[in-house]
Amino acid sequence: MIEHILTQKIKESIQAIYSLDVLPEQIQLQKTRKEFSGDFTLVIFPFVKLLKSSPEAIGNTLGEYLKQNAAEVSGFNVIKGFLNLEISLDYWFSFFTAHAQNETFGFTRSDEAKPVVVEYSSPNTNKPLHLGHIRNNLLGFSLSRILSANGKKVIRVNLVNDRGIHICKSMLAWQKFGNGETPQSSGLKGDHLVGKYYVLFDKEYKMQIADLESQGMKREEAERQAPLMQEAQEMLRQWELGDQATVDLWRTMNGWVYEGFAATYQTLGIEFEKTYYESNTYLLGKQLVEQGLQNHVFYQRDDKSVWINLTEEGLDEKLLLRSDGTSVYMTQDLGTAMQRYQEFHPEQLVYVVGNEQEYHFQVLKLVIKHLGESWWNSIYHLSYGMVELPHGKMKSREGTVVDADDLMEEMFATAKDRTRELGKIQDFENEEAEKLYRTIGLGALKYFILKVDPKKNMLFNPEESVDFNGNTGPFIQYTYARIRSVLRKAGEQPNTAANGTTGLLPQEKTVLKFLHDFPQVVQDAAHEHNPAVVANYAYELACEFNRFYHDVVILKEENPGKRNFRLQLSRFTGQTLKNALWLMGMDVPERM
RNA sequence: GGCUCCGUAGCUCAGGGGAUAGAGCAACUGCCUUCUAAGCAGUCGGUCAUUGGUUCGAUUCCAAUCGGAGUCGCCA
Repeated sequence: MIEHILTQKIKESIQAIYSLDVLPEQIQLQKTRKEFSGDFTLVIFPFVKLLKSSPEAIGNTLGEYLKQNAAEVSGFNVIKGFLNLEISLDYWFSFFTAHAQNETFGFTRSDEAKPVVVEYSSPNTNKPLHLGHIRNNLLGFSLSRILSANGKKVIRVNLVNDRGIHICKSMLAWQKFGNGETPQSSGLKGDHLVGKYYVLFDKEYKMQIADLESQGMKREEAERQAPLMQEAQEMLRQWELGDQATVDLWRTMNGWVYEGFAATYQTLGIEFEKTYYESNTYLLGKQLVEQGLQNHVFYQRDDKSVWINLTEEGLDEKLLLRSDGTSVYMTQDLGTAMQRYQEFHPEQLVYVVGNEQEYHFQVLKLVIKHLGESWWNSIYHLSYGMVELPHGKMKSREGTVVDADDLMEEMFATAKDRTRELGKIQDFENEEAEKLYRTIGLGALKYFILKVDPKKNMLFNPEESVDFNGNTGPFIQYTYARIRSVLRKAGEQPNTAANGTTGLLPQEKTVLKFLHDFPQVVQDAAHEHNPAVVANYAYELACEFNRFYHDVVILKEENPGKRNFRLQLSRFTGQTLKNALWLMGMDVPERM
């Protein structure tokens, strides 16, 4: 990595010229801004006091010394307090030769013993997936790929929330109003069918509440007393008792939902190594709570509920077990975390979960810490913001959600319309064309969501967000398709990077420098757990390539060495774009 | 009220101690008989919420204030 080499050489130079030892952190090296000439820039200001000289003098002295003594530095200029260093063509060419043919450029492999577990998606089985889940799924999937590109062994897991009162609501509504409707009889996707009854439950329930209120009952009381709620709670009790009919109904309806989810995941291109079901795990954790009680890490109140006191850590007292002895969310998560730790002994346990649960994960980590587990800090909550609609939040009960399946279909339809308008693929077979619409439609959706910093809330405008020009997925895919087109027209290329060129055009050099950055970008994305880092990089690389493509001839270049170099540079860029998009779970088309 | 996150162009978002703060969209103007115009080039658009502080240097770090979101003992 040239930055490290330069930092080291600058350090040595200052030592040699001024007999001063500087820390690597004091050496502020950055990419030279576009409007100046040079490749990397050293900020001189921090040394002015130390070296008791003017910024210009230091810059010139240091620059001259580096030019003489560092093989990588071929030139320099000083502007105000900035020393702009020019890196030798030899360095750029050797980088090019070393990596231009590498199909896994930017990715590192290692045989690390400890895996990383990434939990994401984690849906409820009472309604279909929506836009919020899409952000979760895309982040989790992309992060998994980013981590694996950094040599981690990643285990992607899903924890399905398949039990509880909300599941019983759909079941009850189906039982009462469903007339035996099935996905087959209705033609509805299983998750949508179940979701329909969840909404129906809520509608009927609200009517019952209104009735009771009109009879003079208080709101809260009415919510508890409404017959539907009473029945749902009874159903939950029956489920926990293992009542055959209830469990059978639960199995049937969940089965419908799983079929629906499987279809959605497949369309979205999402996968897991392992799926856990809360119905199997919800009792885990009680034992841990018991253990904590015995060790006096937790305490019990008079009503038998179990608590932990986290006031010393600046948090509150937190409930770990209800007074009736049943487990809460925290109890269960404690259990599943322990289970996962024992199963995989991971170096990190990543949870891709919305930011409304930040407090929950803070507490979870501390509880595990208090239990004396050394791995408490390997829990990492990738917290992401909500997806908002122009008119506010999504509410599944109020029907203001953007359904995942519908959204993807719309993306495919838009991709189809746009592609047809442009009329470039009239020779495509039907199947080929459909595949392209999916690639582009999903590309647009995935890029749109992943380019935003996960921690920020984002706005999704169904009318405007579906763009295919500018800073979008299809723009990057288009750049790739252009590259493939040139390479096809060039025919089979000799696989030598030897190029015989003696210089680099500015456009060529800019592209090459961007390519050089990619491995660092992959590392940064993993370090920050942030796919947006990759998205922004891919966009910039595509921009730079398009400028090169526009300004510089490739196929018609007469000098065979230059022509070959440009072809190789294009191929290299294409491969890097493909790799970057892969990290985001996006495909690339050969033509579009 | 306590805690956490956010506030950058009309809109959606990058940047994150260093040089004149960047993209896309929207509006307007050029460029296809030449490698894909889903492109390229340009015009227009900014008190980086406000006020203090730290620093040679702050949009960036710290504090306060104002706005927005989330969350805070028996929902998951």
